[in-house]
Amino acid sequence: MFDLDLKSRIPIYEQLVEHIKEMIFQGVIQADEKMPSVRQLASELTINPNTIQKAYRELEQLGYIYSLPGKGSYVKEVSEMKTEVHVSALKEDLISILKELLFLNVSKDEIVGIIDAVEDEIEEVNVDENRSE
Amino acid sequence: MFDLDLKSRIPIYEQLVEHIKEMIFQGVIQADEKMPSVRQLASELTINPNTIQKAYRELEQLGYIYSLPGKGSYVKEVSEMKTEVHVSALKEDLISILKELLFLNVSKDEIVGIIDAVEDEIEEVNVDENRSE
DNA sequence: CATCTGTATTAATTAGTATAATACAGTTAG
DNA sequence: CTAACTGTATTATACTAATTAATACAGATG
Repeated sequence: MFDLDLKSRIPIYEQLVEHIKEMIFQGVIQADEKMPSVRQLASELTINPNTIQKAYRELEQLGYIYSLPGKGSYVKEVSEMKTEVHVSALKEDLISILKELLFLNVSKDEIVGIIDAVEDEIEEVNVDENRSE
Repeated sequence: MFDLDLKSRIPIYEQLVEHIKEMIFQGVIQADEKMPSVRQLASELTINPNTIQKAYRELEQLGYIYSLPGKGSYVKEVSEMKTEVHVSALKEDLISILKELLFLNVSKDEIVGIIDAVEDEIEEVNVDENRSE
């Protein structure tokens, strides 16, 4: 489920944060769903619980999950997420990637094609969700 | 010229790499133009020459510049850059950012608008270049 | 009550970053 | 030719961040 690179220059807890964010965006984990416990995920991935906790703490600070001591950690509703900060930071990242792609002669049409593909992928997931309900 | 954050979690040499890449993409530094020498830039930024050298070495490995021992470091021609690897890596980054933006309910239209804006910005730089020739 | 949950703390290890001080060889202008 | 510039390499040191390890405490739950 998780493919972590222990030798990467990117810290494990950051890889976890990115991976879990992806799962939320993809709908793999849904709002108010209970996430694996710190110790459980730690033993699954044979990683120290402190590292998992650090990732969860960051996800909570970022506003993607919330934790109830004694109970567990849960995914937040999109409507409850503070999106403004994320969105503006993401736009900055987007712009610098676009600059580089256009500099390397990737056409606008091709980029728009990628947007369409990603949009379609998300659509499909939503359709699957509706089917299973 | 360079606005470095010495306290950032991102290493100085990585900030330098990103900054110089940006300057190349923007046309601020052009193909075959001589870059500031390792020692000169180090004293300008009051940073250790080794750190500058590390940034230059990475830029060279990435294929953005080339160095001639005894002469200096120069920006490569776009046509000489190995673009394939960069482009596919950039597309991966682009996709994960798009997933997040769409998840946070940013519309496709708005994203396309950003592409247009970046494209226009690059156009303007090119016009300026033609004027000054 | 036993066992799960999140959370916190302290210590030790390791790896990466940055500085410092040199050194060597190629280039070039005076 | 020489002085002053270039890139490049090496070694040692200091510092910081990441990770593991070993505990501990308090809330939730069957």
